[in-house]
This record gives sequence, structure tokens and C-alpha cells, in this order.
Amino acid sequence: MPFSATEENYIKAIYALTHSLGVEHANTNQLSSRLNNKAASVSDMLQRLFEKKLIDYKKYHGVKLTKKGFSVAIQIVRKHRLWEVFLVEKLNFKWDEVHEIAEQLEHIQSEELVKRLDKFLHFPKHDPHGDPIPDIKGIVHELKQVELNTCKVKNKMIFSGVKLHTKEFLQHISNLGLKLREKIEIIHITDFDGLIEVKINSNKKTIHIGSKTASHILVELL
Amino acid sequence: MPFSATEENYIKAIYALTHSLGVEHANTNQLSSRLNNKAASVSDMLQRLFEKKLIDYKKYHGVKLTKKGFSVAIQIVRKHRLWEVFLVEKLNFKWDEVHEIAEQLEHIQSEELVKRLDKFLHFPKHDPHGDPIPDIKGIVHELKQVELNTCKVKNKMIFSGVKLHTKEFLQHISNLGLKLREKIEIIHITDFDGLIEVKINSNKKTIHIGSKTASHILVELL
DNA sequence: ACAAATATTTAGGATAACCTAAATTTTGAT
DNA sequence: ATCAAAATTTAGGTTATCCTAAATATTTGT
Ligand SMILES: [Mn+2]
Ligand SMILES: [Mn+2]
Ligand SMILES: [Mn+2]
Ligand SMILES: [Mn+2]
Repeated sequence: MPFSATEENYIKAIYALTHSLGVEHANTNQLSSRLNNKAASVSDMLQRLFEKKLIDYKKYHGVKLTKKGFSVAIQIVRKHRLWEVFLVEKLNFKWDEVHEIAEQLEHIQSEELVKRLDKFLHFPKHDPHGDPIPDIKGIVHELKQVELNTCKVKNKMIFSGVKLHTKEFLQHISNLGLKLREKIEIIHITDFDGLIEVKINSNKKTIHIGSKTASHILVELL
Repeated sequence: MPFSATEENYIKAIYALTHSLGVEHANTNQLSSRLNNKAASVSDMLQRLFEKKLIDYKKYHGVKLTKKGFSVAIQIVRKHRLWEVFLVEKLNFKWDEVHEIAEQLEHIQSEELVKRLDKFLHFPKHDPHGDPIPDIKGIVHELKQVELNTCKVKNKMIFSGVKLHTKEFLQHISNLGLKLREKIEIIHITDFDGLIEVKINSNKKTIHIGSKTASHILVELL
């Protein structure tokens, strides 16, 4: 049962939608817009994924991954994130440059390759954007993260993820001087507009983070 | 102009056939058997490759890559061989395990990725089977190699390539204890059956190579 | 509860890449 | 030079994946 890249992308999209929204079912229009396909095409494909027992599907009522579909999804996510680590750690790509390439690499079929890549990278726990890498069993170890804009003055924390993955946002974060897994501390929060002043442990200077930006930044409280 | 993996495989097959046989044109049946497609399908695709100006094609008279087709072919070969180096050097695959994976990886589209991979691997000149890796300009630096079975007693040489790439043959060579780029010397050749006794520079013992095997081994004379 | 708005599916088609069978062209042996 | 064999192309079909337009189901506002 090797699945086509197209099928894998549908599965991954269903996973991403249900997982990130924390809901049971994904619906046709959501998939249509995420995959840049027309809703009619999505309907079409959903029937086929249903026949292959990758999804539970009742017409007009959205879809949900089966056990099998879920495990396929996790493996693709695992590959995607491992390749992103490779691109950043070994080939020195920036974190905003790797997604499109990983979109291709995630469809390479070879279990042994993934195993060895994982080992070569020293079994990383998260990708360059802080997202957890499912282990070989498919278990995802989620971090206890909160959004930076929910934190209080004097809180110490580790910058551990982002909720937005656009090139522009990622570059914005880089320009601020923030790097993943760095220890930071909130120095001050402006009441009026929620502007957050943050000290980066490794730096002397502080930086200022707008509240919209802060809402897309995930941290682990210490 | 991104080409499909299918188109790329046709281009690569035309390149391989004309290059390895040292002829101008590849014909439909050769492509059919190399690509495991029916001749009718090949005919079909050839028309499309012609329209895309990747090949010169006159019905019934075989095909030849255009400048453009040639440059596409070289880039795919370059990617295939760089990935093979990566798999062997970095992920510790054996030289008989990498071809199928590289067949997939060679279709990943990103010039920057290839550039960086090349650098990461320290600009290797040849792949794990001794085949030359086209440089970034697409120039192939072919080695002056001869088949081992054409060499004479006392000749000193470097084992630098193989003419057969099947898993069985590659494993056979490994089992003999031969490693690419090792210095070897012919100690004795049995007149009757052409059996060659070879000393491997790095070893104490000598090994015996049958003449059929020897005919698939390429060496650089010193 | 019901009509309008929204979401989804179905119908009918297109394209890429295959295939089998039939037609056509080239080749090669007399 | 001729004609059968071999090679190749054409004709007609299939499947996966996508699309537009039309039909249908669900949701929502009153
Ligand atoms: Mn990504
Ligand atoms: Mn990522
Ligand atoms: Mn290969
Ligand atoms: Mn090779």
C-alpha cells in the first residue's frame, strides 16, 4: 500500500485541520482551501480515500482519519519535520526556507531512509519551528506551551514554537533576534497596547514584541 | 518549466541509452524495455517530449536529446549521484542499497538544495559506484578507465568503477573485499580461464577475480 | 417552520500517462 | 527487388486527479 503524493497530501491536510483546530472532523471546504483544489475535486477524492479505508466519511458531514489514515498522517509529518531539521542543521537553510522543499521530501518512500535520517540527526525532538517530531512508533510528545501574550511580567520561559509558519512571520521573528529554544524573560508589558519587552538571556539588549506577534509565539514556562 | 518525474525519467533513459552505448539515437523499443512501458506508450510520450523541445524526433527513426533535453538529463544525473553519495557517506547505506532511493530523490526540485548538498558533501567527484558527478555547470569529468580484464600482470591501478549496477554484482564485489578507489595490483593471470589474482594494497591477502567479473570492473592505470 | 444562503455532491469533461490491438513503416534475408 | 519479420505508430480505452456547472443537502435568520 504505497499511497500517491496526492493521497498523502489529503491525509496530511485532514490531520492538520483536525489537529490544529482540535476538532473531530474536517470538512470539504476547509480541505478545498487548504489544498487549493475545488470542493468538487475534494468530494471526489474523499470517496476514494474512504474506499481505501483511510478516512471515515459520511456525505455532507465531514471526514475523520481512521486508525490507518492517522498512522499514515503521522509518518508523513515525521518525515516532513525530520527533513526540515536536516535542511536547517546540515545544509544551513534558514527556518523560513525549508517548508516547500520538505513538502517534496516528505513523500520519499523508504522506511530505512527515515530511520537513518533520524539517527543521523541524533533523534531530534522538534523541527526548526518547534513542532514535535513523532517518534518511530508514531508517538507525538507535545510540549506544554502557552502563547507569549498570555504571560506575565517577570515570567521566565523558553521560546519553543510558532503558531504561524509564513515566510514573512518567520523572518520577522528572526529579525527580532529570537532563536528557538532560547531562554527569555518578560521585562515589561505596556498596558495600553500589550507591547511586550523581552530580555533574551544570551543578549544584553531587550527587544519589543507587538501583541499580535506575541500571540503567534509559543513558550514553555520555567 | 518544471518537468514531471515521468518526463524526467524518459529524458534520463534517453541520456543513459545514448551515452552508455555511445550512439546518437535511442529507439522506441530500447526505451520501452528500460522504462518497463509498452512501446506504444513510449511513442506517445516521445511526441509530447518533442513538443516540449526536449528531444529531436523523426517518426520511426529514434530520438536524440536537444540541448535543453541534454541539460535536463545532466541535472538529474547530478542529483541522483549526489544523493547516492549522501546516502552512503552520511547515512551509512551500502553501495548496493542506494539506487532505488536516489531514483526518488533525483526528482526533488530545488536548485539551492542541490548546491548545498554538493557543498555539504565536499563537492564529490564521483558517486559510490565510481560514476562521475556532473559539476554545477553540467560538465562531466570522465575518468580514463579500462576494464580490469584488459590489464596485464604487474599493472598497478586504482579500482574506480563498475559497469554493472545490479545488487547482486555490487554485493559480489563487496564480498571480494574490493572497495572503490583502492589501489590494487595484478599478481597473476591464469591463461586458461582468465582468472585474475589481485593484491589489494591495504591488505596482506590476495583475492581472485573471475574474468566475467573482471570485465565489469573499471580501473585507472597508474 | 421555511426560504435564502451556504456547503457539498453529482454530472460531464479535460489531461497525463498508461494499455491492447490494429495499422503502418522499416529492415533484412533471399 | 520483394516480402515476411521486426519495429513503431495510431486508434481506442482506462485510471487518477482535476475542473465547471448543475443538482441537492444542510444551515441559518426570521
Ligand atoms: Mn513545514
Ligand atoms: Mn516545520
Ligand atoms: Mn543509481
Ligand atoms: Mn550510482
